[in-house]
Amino acid sequence: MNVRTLCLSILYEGEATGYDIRRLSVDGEFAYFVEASFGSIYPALAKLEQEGLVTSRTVPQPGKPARKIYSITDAGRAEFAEELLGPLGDDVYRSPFLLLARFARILPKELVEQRANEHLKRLSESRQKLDDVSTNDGCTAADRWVINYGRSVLDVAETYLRTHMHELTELAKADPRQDAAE
Amino acid sequence: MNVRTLCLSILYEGEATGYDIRRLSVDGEFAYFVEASFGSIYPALAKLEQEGLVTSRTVPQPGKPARKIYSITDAGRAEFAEELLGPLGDDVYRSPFLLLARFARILPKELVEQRANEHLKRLSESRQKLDDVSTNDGCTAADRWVINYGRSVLDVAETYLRTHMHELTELAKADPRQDAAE
DNA sequence: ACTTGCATGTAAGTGGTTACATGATTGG
DNA sequence: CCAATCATGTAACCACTTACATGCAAGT
Repeated sequence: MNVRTLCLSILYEGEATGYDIRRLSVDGEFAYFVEASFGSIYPALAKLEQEGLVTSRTVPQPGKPARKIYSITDAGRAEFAEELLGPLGDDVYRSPFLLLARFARILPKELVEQRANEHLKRLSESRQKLDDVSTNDGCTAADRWVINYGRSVLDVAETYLRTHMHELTELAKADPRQDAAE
Repeated sequence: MNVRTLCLSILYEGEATGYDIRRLSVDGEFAYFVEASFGSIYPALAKLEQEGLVTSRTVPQPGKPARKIYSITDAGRAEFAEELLGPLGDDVYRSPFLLLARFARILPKELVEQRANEHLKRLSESRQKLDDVSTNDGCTAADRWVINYGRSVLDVAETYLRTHMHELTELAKADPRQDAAE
């Protein structure tokens, strides 16, 4: 689940540039896997090309830097498939929001309420994004399976937060002017 | 959500050694935040002590290395609280299992089935762990709120996987002897 | 006899991010 | 007029992991 594997998994489905990969990892369905920056993607692609797992062709564009379009090779496909055959890592879930929730008692009520609402908004935005992606053309049956997994999870998270937000804000510090850093 | 903040958040609730912090981050309720190794925890604690955010006392034990028990200072509490006041990072969810699911079509049916069952097992183990933690003494109302959030999410994930596992394995490659790396 | 748990810490290595460098085009 | 999008890439930096070093006690 490193940037290298991310590149391979995206190229497995079709050609792409480094820029494309970045976009897909940030807001496409690949966001479930890794979110990567340019500073890691470009070197990873260069190394994959060196190893013969991908090839590239350069398409010049007037007024813009040339697009460097990468394609996966048979060796690349084999390498990726073999990675999937090996033992799987654990799922990772990390939530700054839940850390804040845990310490609600030391925070002003207003802040907890605001952060909970922000979190709610993010949840429904993610949910919306999955809906958008599922109507795409390039979306396979397996993609939809994965997307629906995400949808179920996002939906309960949203429901839980909506129905239990009040309990959380009740735990926060009553007086808003006395902040935690006092 | 780095190791530094992890240490502060645990010490906020009471004294602990580096060893304790590691244990809590791996299987305690703090697993929602970061999972850290010794190699990052010990240096982080040393630095926090240098900065006066925590203090330590050494309790010798016969036959074992002395326990170095850390306590948070007022400056440490203030620093942690201030961090919570700032803008929150996004939740992160990364799933090697979902990557595999997405590529079910290139994998042997047996493998997909096995991995799905492993994932199911992990989900119910995590669920069990949350149940155990919630019956602890040191568990506050906010802790229970966070744990119940986790429970709802884990429950739907498990339900989804159980009821839709068949659809996923149907997408896998029929012949088990032809593996993906062919 | 071996493994696990307790308990601390360091050193080398890795895998990433952030910031920088460059620059045209389009939309608000 | 400014920001965002497209598009590539490098260099410095950082956080964290893995492996190592040490060693006793209790359970299997």
